[in-house]
Amino acid sequence: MKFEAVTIKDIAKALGLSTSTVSRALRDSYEISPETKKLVLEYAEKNNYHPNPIALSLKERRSRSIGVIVCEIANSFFSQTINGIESIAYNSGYNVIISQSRESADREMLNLQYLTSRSVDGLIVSVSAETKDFAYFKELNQRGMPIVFFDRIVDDIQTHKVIVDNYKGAYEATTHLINSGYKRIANLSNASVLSIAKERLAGYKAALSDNGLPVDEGMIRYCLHGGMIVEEVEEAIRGLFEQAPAPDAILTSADKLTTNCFRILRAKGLKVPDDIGLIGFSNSDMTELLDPPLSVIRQPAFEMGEVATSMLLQLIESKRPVTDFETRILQTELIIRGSSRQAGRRKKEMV
Amino acid sequence: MKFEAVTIKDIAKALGLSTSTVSRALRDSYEISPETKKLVLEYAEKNNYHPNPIALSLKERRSRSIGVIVCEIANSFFSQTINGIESIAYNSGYNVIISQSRESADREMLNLQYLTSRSVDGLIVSVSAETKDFAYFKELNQRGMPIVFFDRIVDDIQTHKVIVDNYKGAYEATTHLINSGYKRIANLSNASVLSIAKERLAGYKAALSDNGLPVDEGMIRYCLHGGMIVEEVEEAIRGLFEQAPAPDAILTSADKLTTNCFRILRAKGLKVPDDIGLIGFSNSDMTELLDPPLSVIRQPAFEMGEVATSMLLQLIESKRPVTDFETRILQTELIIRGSSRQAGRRKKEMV
DNA sequence: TTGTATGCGTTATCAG
DNA sequence: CTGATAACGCATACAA
Repeated sequence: MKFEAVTIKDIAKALGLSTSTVSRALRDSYEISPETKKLVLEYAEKNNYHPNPIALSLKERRSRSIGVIVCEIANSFFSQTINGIESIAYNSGYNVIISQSRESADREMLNLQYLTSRSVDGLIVSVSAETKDFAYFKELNQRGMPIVFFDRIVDDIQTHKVIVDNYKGAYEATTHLINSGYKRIANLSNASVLSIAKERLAGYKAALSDNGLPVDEGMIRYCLHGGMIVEEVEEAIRGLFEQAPAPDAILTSADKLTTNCFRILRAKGLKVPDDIGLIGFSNSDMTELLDPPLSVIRQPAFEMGEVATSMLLQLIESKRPVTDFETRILQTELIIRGSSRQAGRRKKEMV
Repeated sequence: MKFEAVTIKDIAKALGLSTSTVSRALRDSYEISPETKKLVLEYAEKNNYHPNPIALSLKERRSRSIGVIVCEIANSFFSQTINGIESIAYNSGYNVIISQSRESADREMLNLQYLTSRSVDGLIVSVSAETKDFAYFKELNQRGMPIVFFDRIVDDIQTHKVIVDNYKGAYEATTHLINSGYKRIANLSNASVLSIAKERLAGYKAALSDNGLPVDEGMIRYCLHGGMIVEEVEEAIRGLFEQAPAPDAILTSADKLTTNCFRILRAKGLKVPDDIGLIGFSNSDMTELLDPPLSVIRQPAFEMGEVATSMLLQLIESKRPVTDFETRILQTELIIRGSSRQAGRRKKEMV
């Protein structure tokens, strides 16, 4: 016994009409008599008929659904973005198909092929850290598949993009650490190929230079999995502390990097911010409850999802090819928590 | 310019063959000559042909994809479950379509209709707190759609289910609070219609009774949105503290309930566990880092996802109708953090 | 106002 | 070994 839905054909047979008449009646076509319409509509209602979207997709070559590819949904930033995406899509009658790459290029490709062949009308993508070959994205884009990149964008693909001002976010956070009296600030960075990692790193370096502090490559560590694997963060931090002199503060450039770095510092018995400074990118709603409360750089994730979706729908629904692509840059928010007093004290101690 | 994929027809035309020959060559049929096969396969490879799953679904009435409905993916428990679901589905060549109900019955119904009409081969569902009418689920199930419920199950629908021993989880946690010296333990519960809420509430009450403590309905508050909305938790806690005597400990029966309760108690200046006891269901990976570290009841979310998916695939792939349905019950884990010493001290003080 | 025929991409069933 | 045809569910151009 397999699930069978009622089709137009069923209605037609039951009512002694042709499928086209039924089809038109259901679409409330002007060329159908009121009586027939009523008959069909009532029967359809009673047997709760729903048009088969698969058949519709096959016919219309569109599915009113959009595909989303992120590396990991169990990540505050991405799940908040997805909420933003869904809120817009839902209101526009689009369905959202979510898939995770888990930072694997293979898996990303598989999801990509699934989604495209599945006739999604467009894609919203934050690329995986492992992806080196963007040829398939490019081809897709050139062949007319609407794509919007967000967060981790691909520079040389011409399409709409949504990012935050990563440079500024990292710059401000680093500056705050410097103003709090820290002199040797390390950077835990994401995979160096990622656009966001580059931008954040640049902001970090600029802040050091602008404040007369040296940029020491030994103070910079890259975590290929963005901190998702605790061991890689441990390894990076160990490397940092093997340097002489050791860092007195750390800027973490990814969500999981921030929380896992915090976890490890705490396990080492280091108190933030008295023993060591720490600020990182994080969208977790629990950083304020940590022991001690953590200062973070927060991204407007929900809004990014909304903006990306609006852009995508615009691409999907525009008749003529779009040529003037836009990169929307939103602002991060630097949230300082409970560390100013201690940082002040620290500053005095150091004088 | 619209995205166009290469089809069997394209290949046939280009190679001067018929579509059926190409189709068979691609499926490596024995009745096609090696030369033709080679020709077709190479051409397909070069132009990176991929069969159109939409057309396949239409024909085969199956899609090799499964639908998942949860209330919220930005919830540790559910995102961990989804990871478990994907890990099994991925290995079996199934795709996963995730959708959120946001605790809205309307939205759940919409997603449900979308997924079923979209020819998902089966469903994995944790029902929304708002849903009162399960007729559509029942109908779907009776008409042969494989469904596995997990976490928030529907009792009177005959199908496979995956849950944890909620009764025992709540019982053990409550008992631990009692043994730590708390005498007036409140319960922040989820919407009372939910299976999990009922079971956890029963475990809580039983633990009180078994230890000679009275069950006071005034100490029980229901949050219809499971704590997702901070205000409802604030309201509930305010209500609790208006009682006389006020509670000296709280058992929270949902993920967001736990973290938001913690947040509010902290804002009120109440220290856990010295001023007030707190244990709750939570799968967040950050509870150990909270200020102070929080004791929690943890569910094997990933494993639940794996089990649910295995069960579903079994249903999907079994030829004959299944009649002996199974309810798999996994065990929760009570994680006690840093409170034993203080609880001990507290106990002594109270003597 | 209603019915017939066609095609979307694929495969199964016949024919050749 | 290969080709033509029908069917999956739907919408629509064309006939009547």
